[in-house]
Amino acid sequence: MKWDALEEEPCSLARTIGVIGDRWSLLILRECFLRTRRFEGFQSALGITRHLLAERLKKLVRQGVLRRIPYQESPKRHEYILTQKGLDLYPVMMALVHWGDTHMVDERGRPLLHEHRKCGKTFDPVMICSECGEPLLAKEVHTHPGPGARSASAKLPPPDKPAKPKTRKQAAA
Amino acid sequence: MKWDALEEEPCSLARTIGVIGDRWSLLILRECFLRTRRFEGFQSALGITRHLLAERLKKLVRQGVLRRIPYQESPKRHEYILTQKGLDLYPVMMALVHWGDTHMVDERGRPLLHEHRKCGKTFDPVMICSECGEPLLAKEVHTHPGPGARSASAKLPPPDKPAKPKTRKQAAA
DNA sequence: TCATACAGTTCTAAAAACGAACTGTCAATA
DNA sequence: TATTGACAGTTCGTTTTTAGAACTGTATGA
Repeated sequence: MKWDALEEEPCSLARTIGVIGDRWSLLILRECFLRTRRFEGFQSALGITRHLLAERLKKLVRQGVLRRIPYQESPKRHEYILTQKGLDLYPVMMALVHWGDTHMVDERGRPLLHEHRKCGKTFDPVMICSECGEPLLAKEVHTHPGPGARSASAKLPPPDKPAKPKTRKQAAA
Repeated sequence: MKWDALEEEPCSLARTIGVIGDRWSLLILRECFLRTRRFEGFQSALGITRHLLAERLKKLVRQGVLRRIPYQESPKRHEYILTQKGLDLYPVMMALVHWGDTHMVDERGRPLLHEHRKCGKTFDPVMICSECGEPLLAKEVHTHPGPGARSASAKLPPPDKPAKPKTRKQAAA
């Protein structure tokens, strides 16, 4: 698996990782969702080196996650805003935040709370099935190769049956 | 922002990235959800170097995402299985896969389809509000500092209001 | 004229990842 | 008995990325 060819993998997870799966991209995107739009804003919020920041922004623009829009002539200045493709990463961000809220909080509790304007309540994100509306559990999901499948690999089914202990007599324990 | 102190950031997203935000961890976890449990299995499925694989597995065990369980004595052999903390990453995986399915497919379509056993249908994951059940949109979510907040940073609100063009007269365009 | 804001680029050093070979235990095979 | 292979790593030299700091260039306001 090569990093410059991750997008050609017949796996949507690998392809997504090819776009946002490096050390900085998700943090840059966090800042985007926080309404940061300019180079200096990202740099000072994250402490990323200017060199890397320039590289990552270029990559995210190239991938269509951000759009680079001029906001001033002479000197030419641009700002980076989320495209729809970028906005569609919101569930990814929320899933990551929710996992951190669940498993990585210290004794003081969550760094922040989310309020849903529609209902006015503090909520957690829940992932459901688009067809029946039930919450998704790994064990209840089964996968089949789709039209874009390339081989027997590239699936993400749930973990259920234990690995068979091989033909070794010591396989007890 | 330093990589060895990401877990101390007052941001659940940063903390989560500190655990799974490197080049390989999510791919290793994909294999875990695919029921791969052993060193050689990960190695051959991913093409990761053995050195890095050993490192990453150790880290994931240390973080409580995987558990290392002996399956054979002499020579001692272990397998790596998802803990509940690891299983809880399922929504993260599904969110990433769904984004890839939406934005990174080629003309042949999705590499794989997901079937929900409960309802028997091919589905997409949808993220909803735990309180009112409505699908979550970035624009409808507002954040407040929680008890674990450390400063004015560390939030993940929706992008809505445009950046103000600063006090520069050329700010047209 | 000088300091400052902004958005980068360039350079070197340090850290991480890659690739290939090597270690050690045991089982099955010749 | 010697040999081979499975398995789960470790070691080591090379290449790639990242970090850190300084530098470039336009333009503004003092």
